[in-house]
Amino acid sequence: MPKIVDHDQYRKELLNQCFDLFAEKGYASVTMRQIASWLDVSTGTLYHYFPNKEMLFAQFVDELSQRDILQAKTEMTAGQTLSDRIRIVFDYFERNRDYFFKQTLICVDFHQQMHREGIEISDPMKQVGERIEQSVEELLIELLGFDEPELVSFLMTFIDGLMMSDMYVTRRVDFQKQGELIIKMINAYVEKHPNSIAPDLKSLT
Amino acid sequence: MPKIVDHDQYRKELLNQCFDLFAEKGYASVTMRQIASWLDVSTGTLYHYFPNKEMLFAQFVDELSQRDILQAKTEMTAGQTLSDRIRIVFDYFERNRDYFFKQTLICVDFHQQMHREGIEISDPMKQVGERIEQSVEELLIELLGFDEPELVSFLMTFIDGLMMSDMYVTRRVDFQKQGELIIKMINAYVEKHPNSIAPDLKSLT
Amino acid sequence: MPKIVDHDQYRKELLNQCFDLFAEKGYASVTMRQIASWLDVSTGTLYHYFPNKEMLFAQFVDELSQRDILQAKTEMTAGQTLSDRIRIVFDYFERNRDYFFKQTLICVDFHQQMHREGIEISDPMKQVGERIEQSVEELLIELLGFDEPELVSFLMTFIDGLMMSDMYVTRRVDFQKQGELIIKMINAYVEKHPNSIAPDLKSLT
Amino acid sequence: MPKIVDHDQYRKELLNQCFDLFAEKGYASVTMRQIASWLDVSTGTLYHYFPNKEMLFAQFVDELSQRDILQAKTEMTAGQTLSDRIRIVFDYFERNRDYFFKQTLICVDFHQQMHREGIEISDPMKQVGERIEQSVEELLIELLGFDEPELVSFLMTFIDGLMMSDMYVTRRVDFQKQGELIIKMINAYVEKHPNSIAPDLKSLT
DNA sequence: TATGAATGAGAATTCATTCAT
DNA sequence: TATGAATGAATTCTCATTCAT
Repeated sequence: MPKIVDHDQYRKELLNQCFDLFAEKGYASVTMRQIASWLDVSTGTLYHYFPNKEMLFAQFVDELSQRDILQAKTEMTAGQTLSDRIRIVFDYFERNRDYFFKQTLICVDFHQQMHREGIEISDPMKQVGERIEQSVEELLIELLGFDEPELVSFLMTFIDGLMMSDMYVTRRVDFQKQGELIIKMINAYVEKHPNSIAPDLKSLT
Repeated sequence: MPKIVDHDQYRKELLNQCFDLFAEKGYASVTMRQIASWLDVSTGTLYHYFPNKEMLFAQFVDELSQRDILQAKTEMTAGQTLSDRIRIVFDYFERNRDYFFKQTLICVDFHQQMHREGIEISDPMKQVGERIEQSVEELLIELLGFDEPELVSFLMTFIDGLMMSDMYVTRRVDFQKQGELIIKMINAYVEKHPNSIAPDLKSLT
Repeated sequence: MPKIVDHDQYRKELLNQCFDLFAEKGYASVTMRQIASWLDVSTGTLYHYFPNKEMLFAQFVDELSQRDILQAKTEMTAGQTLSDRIRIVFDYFERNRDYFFKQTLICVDFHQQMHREGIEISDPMKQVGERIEQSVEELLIELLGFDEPELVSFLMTFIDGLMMSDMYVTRRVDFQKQGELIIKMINAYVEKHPNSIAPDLKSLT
Repeated sequence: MPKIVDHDQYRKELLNQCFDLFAEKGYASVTMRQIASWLDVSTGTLYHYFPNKEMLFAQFVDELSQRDILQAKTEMTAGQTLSDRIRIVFDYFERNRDYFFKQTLICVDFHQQMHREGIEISDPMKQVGERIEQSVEELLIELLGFDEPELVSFLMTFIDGLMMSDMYVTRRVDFQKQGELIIKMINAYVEKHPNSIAPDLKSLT
């Protein structure tokens, strides 16, 4: 085992490897021993890098969200028209469909963990949660290039729905088709209601 | 404590009371003792009605889904126009927003439980999962009164997204407004693309 | 289920049916529920006839030993010569080989139960144990027709060994052959040491 | 508590200390807590060394049998004449009378554990059982110095009977006297039936 | 820094026993 | 007399965490 000089660097590497494990089993069902064995280290080492299981998970989610935002920013570049922009967003989620489904499971887990009764949510955890929410929204707005709250909310909600869709085994949502449908719907909507639309949005269509 | 006459009836009563507990803590984090104490019975009694924790949860989800379908069928009656019908659906979810959010958390938990590696999913559990998927879709089609797959998929996905929306603390999705927006979007879309629409849908607009 | 009028009669019938169950699982490993279900009665009924598990077992062993002695007395009749007599005894154990093996397992269990530390052996249980020991010895002496302690002890010990022999899967002791061997050995011994033999034994050879 | 260096070594040490506990209470009646406290370790430590109670017991019996064979081989040395050899064997069992009685109780327990219905006997357990049987027989043949099956079977069965004898409280078998009796019997038998005896046996008398 | 042995509180589950019907 | 629902202490086993090396 190569000695990692940079403590913090190694900590993050460990966290990054936890993704599939947490996604598949869920926080509460994974034991520290399983994590350690998955990472090919001893439990002692785990406790050397993380004070306890809860903080490990919190740091994991934190790290995860930071990476995600960064990744999304670099991979998605704004398109010219509204259609392009929506298409880019849907493409991105389609390409990383598996990843985002797992990420959703993790988020739900994190949410439950944070809200389980009788336990005071530690400030760091709360902040993690809020930071994620904020930055995802900001990113979407930036990508779409307009700030029409209703419409942004609509798209975000729909994307949340998409990320959940792989929970259903018998159904299979086609991200591409859904994207095209939504593009058509929004275009038709914008055409029909030109006055209820913000200027920045109108300029895109 | 009165002696219970109908074993199966009492079993279901117990299951029905578990909803909030499972929603708030999650399957893995709830202990059998907590469940027992929440239900005001002894752990022994719990094991008198359920062979183990896993089956208790499976039966709980099963019972839950059956009740949900039934409830939805009785509460939602089809409206005249498409707008009415969509409005009815969104109203229903808005009214039971809290309930459905919790239900979503439970479903995610169930999904993870069913897919945790190394464990063969018992047939009963699989069936429960599939039954839920099927009936929700059927119900929606029935309510909307048309079977345009893309559009049904769109609405289901969006509703899934809505049910997730309460996970975000800082945002607050307004179901009503989103419903009205979607109605307008669909109407605009149907008007603009009359030829790509199934007859049963067209007759509704 | 026919109502058994005679409480005590029914109690004994229940006990008699327990033989295989106790032999196979052992006292400590059998649960009251298993006993009840084996007997096709409810646990409640079990507790109607026996104050607790321990007493059920004690009564079972008691009943067992009484039946055994009775059975042995009726089935074995003294032969003419010593050879005949030994042959009769070995025949009897051979015929009921399976039964006596199980009975031995039960006796060992009973012994351990009685001697487990920290528990005062109840007088009834002690008496049961002693009664068995006494009567088996008396029976053997009666059957053999002589009271040469060393030789009786030798035969009893050997029979104990025979009863244990089915514990070994790979070996297979042939009771008949062993009987004939012992007959020859005793005869040779008696011939060679005529003076060290009690008169009643000598008269049999 | 010092950190244990040799995992396997310590495991065996733990097993060796279990003898009296298992002998006195029996497998099913001993709890893991009792074992742990008897060994002065925590239950957690117990489960660190053994996967479960059943395997602990299987490993215990395995270890026990290995030690026994080894011990017997070093303590018993073959004598000159047949009488000597038999005497040595009886002496050995007399000296360790207590030990072998307990060992017998354990073997019965093990047998019952292995044959309790509905449970597939794990291969390791089966092997343990067979190994014991084999090696005891081999040892005896080696010690006696002849391989006359009937006679070996006779002696083994008798020894089994001796080991059971301490189960009887009121009786008291004298190993020495029984040994002398058997020596005389065998000698008389060999003298009288010189032709039915294997050469290797004859050469010993 | 890394290990894994050790801990003991707590989890799931079992079981003798009681008791209302 | 017979039932089986109900109990809760006890059992097997797990797991986050600590700590000597």
